[in-house]
Amino acid sequence: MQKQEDTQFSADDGPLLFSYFTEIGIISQLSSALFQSVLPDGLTIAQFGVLNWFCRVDTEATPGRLAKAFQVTGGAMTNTLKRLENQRLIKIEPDPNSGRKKRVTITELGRETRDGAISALEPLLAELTQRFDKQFIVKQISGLAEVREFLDERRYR
Amino acid sequence: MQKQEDTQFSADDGPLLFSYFTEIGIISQLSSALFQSVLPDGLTIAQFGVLNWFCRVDTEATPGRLAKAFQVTGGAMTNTLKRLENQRLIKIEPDPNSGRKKRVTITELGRETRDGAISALEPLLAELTQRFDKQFIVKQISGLAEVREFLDERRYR
DNA sequence: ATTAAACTGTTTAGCGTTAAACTATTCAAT
DNA sequence: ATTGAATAGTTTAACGCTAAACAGTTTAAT
Repeated sequence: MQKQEDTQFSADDGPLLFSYFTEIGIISQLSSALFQSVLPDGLTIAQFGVLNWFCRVDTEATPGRLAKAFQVTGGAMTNTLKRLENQRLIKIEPDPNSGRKKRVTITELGRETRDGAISALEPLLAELTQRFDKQFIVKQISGLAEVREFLDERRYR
Repeated sequence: MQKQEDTQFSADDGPLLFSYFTEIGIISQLSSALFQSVLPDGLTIAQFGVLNWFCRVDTEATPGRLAKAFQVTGGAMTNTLKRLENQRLIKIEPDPNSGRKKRVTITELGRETRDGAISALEPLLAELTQRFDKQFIVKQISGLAEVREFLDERRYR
């Protein structure tokens, strides 16, 4: 009876949900700042993410595919790719098979930069791994994924 | 023995932690977009947060206190307050007791705008409350808080 | 073959954020 | 009383992101 009440909607649940998303927002910000502070100069998290993708998922991609993979708009990806290209970390060429698509690949320098970034991140990752139990993280991720999926579906409706 | 191994550091935990923070980042972004889409035109989440603070925590504050409360830099808060002031939702006056401090208060229009925003958010909050068990959220928050506290302490060191 | 619709990617304007440089004021120690 | 350090707030440059408008290319339907 008490349990039932506790899990039902009340006008006071707004603050609880606010706390939840506030906590999420703060962690997002703090973790970004922390990772950023460790990454090599000039390489942002967004940029590192793309480089890392090329080393973990596929060796080539279109801007659109990357935008989808990172859940960002095309414009955001155009911006990130341009910065990576300026640093010669990726190469952007027209797709020979389609006049509107483009073909993005990582350069050798990009690969080296990514590896360097991974090394730079290692101590921090080790520290986090030591502080937080693996099961704890796994458990949290599954809960987070549930929320993310809901938000994703709710997105356009 | 297996349990022990599972909870110890391995070189493959980097990706797990990446997943964790990626999930956090995506939720932060999706939830912001969702709340933003529901809020009255011209009122951003950052701005609503400040208005709501005045209705839930205290009726007056300095920019610095607000910056601390929201874990943002002074510059960010200056920016948000300026936009709120332009819309006549808050009032910024010099502090009579100190030449460097300022006194920020919410206006009547600000209060009305906040109430309107709360109403506008209500259906969405109800939807979330219905979809996710209260205990689930509470549990997640406590886990998130743990991570947030670590990141907060780790911040400058 | 034409034409309309869908797609791929870019640009622009606007918001939030940080870090760092800069004013101005207050406090504390001498 | 002076002087030096800490505090409060602002400004600027740079980054990421979105949404919306835009241009070009491809596809499909007539």
